Amino acid sequence: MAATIRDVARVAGVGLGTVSRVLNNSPLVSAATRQRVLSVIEELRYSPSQIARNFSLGRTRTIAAIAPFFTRPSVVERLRGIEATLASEGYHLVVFNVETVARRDECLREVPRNDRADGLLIISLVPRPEEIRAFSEASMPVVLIDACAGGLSGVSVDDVAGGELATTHLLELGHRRIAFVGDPLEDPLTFNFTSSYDRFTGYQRALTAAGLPIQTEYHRHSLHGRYEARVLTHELLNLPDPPTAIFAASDTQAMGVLEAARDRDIPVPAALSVIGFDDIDIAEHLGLTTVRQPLFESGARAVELLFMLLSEGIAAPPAERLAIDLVIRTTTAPPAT
Amino acid sequence: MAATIRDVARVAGVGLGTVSRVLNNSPLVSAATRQRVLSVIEELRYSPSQIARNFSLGRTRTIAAIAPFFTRPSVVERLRGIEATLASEGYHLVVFNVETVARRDECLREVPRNDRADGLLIISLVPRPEEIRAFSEASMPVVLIDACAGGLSGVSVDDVAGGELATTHLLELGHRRIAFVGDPLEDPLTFNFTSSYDRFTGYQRALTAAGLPIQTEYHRHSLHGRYEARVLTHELLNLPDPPTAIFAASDTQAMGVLEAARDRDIPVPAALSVIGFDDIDIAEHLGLTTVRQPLFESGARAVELLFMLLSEGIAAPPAERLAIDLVIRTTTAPPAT
DNA sequence: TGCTACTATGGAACTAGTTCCACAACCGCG
DNA sequence: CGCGGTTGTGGAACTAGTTCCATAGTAGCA
Repeated sequence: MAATIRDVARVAGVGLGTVSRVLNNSPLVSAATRQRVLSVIEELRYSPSQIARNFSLGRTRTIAAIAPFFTRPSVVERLRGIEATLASEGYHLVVFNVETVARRDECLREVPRNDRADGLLIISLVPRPEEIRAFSEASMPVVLIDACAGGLSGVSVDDVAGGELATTHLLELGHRRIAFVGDPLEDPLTFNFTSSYDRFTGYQRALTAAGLPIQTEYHRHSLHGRYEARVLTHELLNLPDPPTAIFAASDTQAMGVLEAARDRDIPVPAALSVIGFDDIDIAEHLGLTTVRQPLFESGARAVELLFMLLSEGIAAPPAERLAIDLVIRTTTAPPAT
Repeated sequence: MAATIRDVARVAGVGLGTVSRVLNNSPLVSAATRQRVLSVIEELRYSPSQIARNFSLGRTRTIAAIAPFFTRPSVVERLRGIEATLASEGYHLVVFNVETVARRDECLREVPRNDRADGLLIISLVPRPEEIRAFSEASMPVVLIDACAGGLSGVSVDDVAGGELATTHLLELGHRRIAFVGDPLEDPLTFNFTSSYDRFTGYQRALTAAGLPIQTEYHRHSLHGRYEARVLTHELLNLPDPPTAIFAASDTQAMGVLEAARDRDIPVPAALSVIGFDDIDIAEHLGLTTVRQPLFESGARAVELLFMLLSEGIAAPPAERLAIDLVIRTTTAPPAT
């Protein structure tokens, strides 16, 4: 078996507490004693048990992150921001990937309850009121990313403004028949995604502000994914009066829109403008016009907020908004005359 | 403070062991006692401390994964396979992202030593002999993914055969001036990636088998990335006798090749064929011809091997090879006549 | 009825750290 | 020289589970 702190104490001829003090760099050890203890540690190849340490301290230096579909490029980029910031503080990251509603519920119920993490980050999921109550009962600090709920700290962007920004760009180019492709509106009780919904709201606001009617046949919603967006786009292009521009609620969905246009040999942007949301890595390769949101930073900043919550002294930082901006590339242009 | 197992025992008027037995579904508890204990657990809202449990059992039900650049689509897909399989067994996943050599060394040194994980998965990194020795000294079970080293268990594909497969496809289409774009060859002491090197070996073998000379001006190596591959491709296309086909060591690099072709208005595949490796998600969107390797499965299978190692009874499963296959899409065609 | 065997139960010991209290040694100062 | 304060040290108690041994109770059987 591995050596313990007691073995070190015995061999070095000192007390338990002294070894512990050496390990924790307490100044209350004489140089001679410290040296002796260190050499015994070396001799016995002693390495302190992290698990016993965690148990004794009641802290784990670990943060849990619950992420839906962590293969989505936007989620991965947020996780990278999280990991980088945690690692720089010597914290570990436990990832829970959520791809079904059952697992969403399981994670939100179990993760805060077991004390294996000092804090919790939740990406793109909105906890229900009873879940929020359970967080505070278990006194588990929580920070939301890309979501907002019941007074919890969070980092997000103004998706409504983002939707307006995208739609206004299309309007300013001269488009009047502008369609929207996004996630389903009607599952507030399952995953509780909200960003697609908010972007849709912004889209509608921009149209209304421009004095255009809201035409429901231009609104298509389906599960998130390239393939689904492609199907929806074919529906739109089959309309008697097809749109000249499409706002997709995410870059992934915008890729599906581009695929549908390609299926029909419709040139982009000459005959169809396409704008996405997120500015994921491949958006640049595709030349996709999009609304950029700071994904890496959202993860990094959320960790900072969580550390504030962990250091107790500091009051719960409120929900923060990060800046978004329009990135114009080559998939948007004025409509064909 | 939260209730402990002792509180439950006291309130229920039973012994410590009995509560523990109820929690662990031991059959050695009478139905009446079990019922009483369960109701007290409910009453006190008792939830066992995982951290104390881990400490007592000496196991954490956690697996650590060290992944270089975990934002790379191929790595993410492997991680997804890992997470899915771990979650189905109730295990947790701690992710360590490696983006510098210093962090690589730190992770390989520290992660096995601290006993916060029951096992370790290492993606695309080849541990050095002394690191392998440290694993066995710390008796930390390790499974490699996309790598192979010193008798460690692992899951990989035959990258040499993959390189041959890709190159042979180009040869069969009639190409004779075939270039290679990949990672640097000469950093065996830094990250110790090997797959790009092996694919390059396969490429050379296929050329030799076809009786073609190995022309070093057609071999370009640089750091992994779209942008770097784009720069290398411009170098290739500037040659007096530019290649008619390019084999990129990964799909990400193939994207850079495509960008360079687009920069120069060179039509793909009419004037330049491009083949990648991995078959990441967007390869389909891009219509990229590529060599598919089972990424998700590599993660899932590695977890299975790790579980075998953990169950002690089973001998170390040897390094396994997964199947690869050629996916022909629209970036390869016979050369222009 | 008495012996055996098995079930159900209680609780001490154990896991490997940290923390804190008690105490000794030593120093400086009045 | 004595006293208060500081420094260095030892080790019991604590964290919250699991495990295992001892033992009481009881059923089965000769």
